[in-house]
Amino acid sequence: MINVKVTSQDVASRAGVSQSAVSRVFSGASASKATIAKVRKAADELGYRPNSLARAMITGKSKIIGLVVAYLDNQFYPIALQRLSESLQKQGYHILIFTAGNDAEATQKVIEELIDYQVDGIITASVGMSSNLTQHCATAGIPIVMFNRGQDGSGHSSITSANVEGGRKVAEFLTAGGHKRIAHIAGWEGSSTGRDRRRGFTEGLAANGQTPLDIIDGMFDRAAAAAATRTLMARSDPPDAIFVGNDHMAFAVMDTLRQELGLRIPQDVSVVGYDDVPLAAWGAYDLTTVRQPVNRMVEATVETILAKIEDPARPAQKIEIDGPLITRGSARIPKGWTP
Amino acid sequence: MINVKVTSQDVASRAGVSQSAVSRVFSGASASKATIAKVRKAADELGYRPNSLARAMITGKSKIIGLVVAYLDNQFYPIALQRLSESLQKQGYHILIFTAGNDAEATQKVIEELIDYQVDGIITASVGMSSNLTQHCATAGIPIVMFNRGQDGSGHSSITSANVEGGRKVAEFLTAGGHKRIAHIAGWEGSSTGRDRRRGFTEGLAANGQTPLDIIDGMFDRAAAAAATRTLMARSDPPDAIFVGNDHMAFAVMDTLRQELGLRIPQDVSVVGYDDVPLAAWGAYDLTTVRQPVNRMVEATVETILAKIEDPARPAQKIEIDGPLITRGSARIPKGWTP
DNA sequence: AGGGTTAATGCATTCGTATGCATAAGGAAT
DNA sequence: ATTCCTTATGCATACGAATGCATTAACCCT
Repeated sequence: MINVKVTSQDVASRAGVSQSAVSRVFSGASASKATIAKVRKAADELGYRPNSLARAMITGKSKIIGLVVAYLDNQFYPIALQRLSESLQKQGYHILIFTAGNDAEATQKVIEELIDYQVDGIITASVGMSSNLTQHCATAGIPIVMFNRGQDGSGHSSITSANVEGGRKVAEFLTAGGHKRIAHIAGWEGSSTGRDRRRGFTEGLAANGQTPLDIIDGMFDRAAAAAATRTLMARSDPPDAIFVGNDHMAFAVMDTLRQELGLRIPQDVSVVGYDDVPLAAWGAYDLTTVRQPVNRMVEATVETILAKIEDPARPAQKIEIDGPLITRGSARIPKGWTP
Repeated sequence: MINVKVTSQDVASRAGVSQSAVSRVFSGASASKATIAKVRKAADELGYRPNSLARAMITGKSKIIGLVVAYLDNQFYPIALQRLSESLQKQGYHILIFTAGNDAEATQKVIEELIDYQVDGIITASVGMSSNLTQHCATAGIPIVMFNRGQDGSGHSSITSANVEGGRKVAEFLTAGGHKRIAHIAGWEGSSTGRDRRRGFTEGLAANGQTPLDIIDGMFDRAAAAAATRTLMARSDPPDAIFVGNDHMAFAVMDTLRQELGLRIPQDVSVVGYDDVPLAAWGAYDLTTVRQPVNRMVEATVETILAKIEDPARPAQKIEIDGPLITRGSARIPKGWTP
C-alpha cells in the first residue's frame, strides 16, 4: 500500500501464482477463472497496474503516437489536436506532443526524439518533412501521416481537405457576386495547402474570365497578412474582394480593413477565408469561409495511421476530404446563390 | 543501414568494445577519448540512437511529463501548451498529452494511464483532482503541479495569477469609471480561479461602496455566458458594465451585446475580461482585460515540477503571479486613469 | 480404467540500456 | 624498478512484463 512500485512479481507472490500468470491476466491471454480472480484480488489490494514502458519494450509496441504541430495560435490546430487526442485515446493510444515551427532543423531534432521513444507512428500537422527525415522514419519502420499538408513523392500518407476544389469554390462565389477586382492573400507558398488553394482559385477565376488582381504570400501569419492588406488597399485600383488563405489570416485582414482603414465589410470589400474555425462563426467576424471538416479529417488520419501500424506494407494514401463553402456576412452573397 | 533496430550491442561489436562502453559514451559517463571516437564513429555508421524506453526502465526516469488539459477552445490553453512544450523540450523533457473535461471520471482514467507510463511528473491545466487521485499519485511518487487552478489542502503545488487581486483591480477600474450598475458573469464556481476572481471583485466593489448588480455563473462556457448576458440585459435596470470571468466568455458576451442586442461597447455597456489572450488585442474585440502572464506562469510551473522531481521531499508551494490590467477599448476609461 | 486431447500454468528467456564490481591498464612518484 | 593511485573497460546483473516451450492437471470418450 505504501510501497511505491508494485510489480507483477509482487502480485504473483500474494496471489500464490507465477509472474507469467499475472501477466496473462492483464494482457488478456488465457487463464482460468480461478486464477483471474486470485490475481485481480491481489492486484487490487496492492494497487498494481502494469508498467507500460516494460510492456512496450517486450512487445515492441509503445502505443504512443508522436504528434508534431507547427502552429498553435491558429485555432484550427488546437481543435484538431483535441479531436485527435480523444480519438486516439479511445483506441488505446497516447500522444507525445512536440511543437516545431517551419524550422526544418527543429523538426529533424523533434522527429528523432520521437523515434527514440519508439513511437508506433507519427502525425505531423502542417509541418514539412525533408527527404532525409523521411528516410530516417522509413528505416526505423515508423509510419507517418501528414495532417493538413501534402507532400508529393514523399511516400507518406496525407490527409487534407480538397484544397484545389475549395479555392475554385471561392472563385465561383466571388465572381458570381459580381466582384471585378479580386485579390488573394495566399497561404504560405512553401506549403501544399497554400499552393493548392491558390491554384484552384486562379483556375476558378480563369474559368470565369478573370485573373487575380494580385496575389501576395501571407505566410499564414497575421502580421504578414495585415501588411499585405495595406499593400493591396494602397493600390490605385484596390480590390473589391479578398480571398485569404486561411481564417487565421482573414481575421487580421478584417481587423486591418475595419479598424485601420475604416472600411466596411462586405460593402467596401468582401473577405473570404478558409478553415471555418469556430471563431469564424462568432459575431465579431462572421466570416464566409470554406469549411475544413475537422472531424472527418481526424477520423481519416487516425484510421490511416492505425492501419499502417497494423500492416506496415500497406501503401501510402493521399486522402482529400471535400468541404462546403459556408456563407456568412463577410462577403456579398450573389442573388439567388445556392452552392 | 537497412537494419530496422540498431542496439548498443551492434555498435559495440562494430567498434570492438563492450556494450557497457557504448552505454557510457551515450549516457555521458566517463570514457577515454579513443573509445568515445570509436563508438561515435560506429554509431554514426549504423545510425544508432539510444532507446529511450529501455533507458527509462533502468534509470526509473522517463523524462516524460504528463499534461492534462481541460479546454482547448479557449485560446489561453493552446498558448500555454506551446510555451510549456518549448520550455520542457529545452530541459530534455517530453509531453504526453491528454484532454479531459470537467469529468472527474475521465480525469481519473487519464491520470492512471499517465502513471502507467511512468511519467516523472504531471501538470494539470484547469482540471480538478479528487483526493482519491491525489493519494494515487502520492503513493506512485509522482509530483503534480496545477496550472491555473488551485486546490486548498490538496498538497499539490499550484501556479495561478493573483486572481483575487485581479478581480479587485477590475472593481476599482469600473467604479473609477463611474459605473453604477456593475454585474459579473463569473468563471465556474467549481474552480478556484472563478471563485477567487469573484471574491476579489466583490471585495473591491465593497471597498468602493458598491455591491454587484448581479452575479451569474458562466461556467467558462460561451453559450452559458451568452445566456447570462441576455438575462442581465433583460432586467429593468440592466448593468452598465460587466466583468466577465475570462476572455473566452467575454467574447461571447460582446458578440451577444453587439450583434444580438444591438448595443454599443463601451458607450452602452463596458466589458472587462480576464486572461489577455492574443485575441483580446485583435481589432474586432479590443478587450480590456487582466493579463495572466503566461510566460512567467509557465516558467514557474516548469521550475516547480522539475524541482520536485529532483527532490521529492520538497514541500508543495502555491505560487501567485501578479498581472496588470490592460486597458483597451471595451470599457470606459476613467479620466486621468493611471493603473 | 486407460489413452488421448485440451486447457492451464510455471520456467526460463527476452527486450535494450545502465551500473556496481572487479580487473586491467596507464601514469606518477619515490 | 617497485609501489600506489587513477582511469578505463568488461562482465554480469537488473529493470518489469510478455511469451515459447515444457509440464501438469483436467476432462472426455470408449
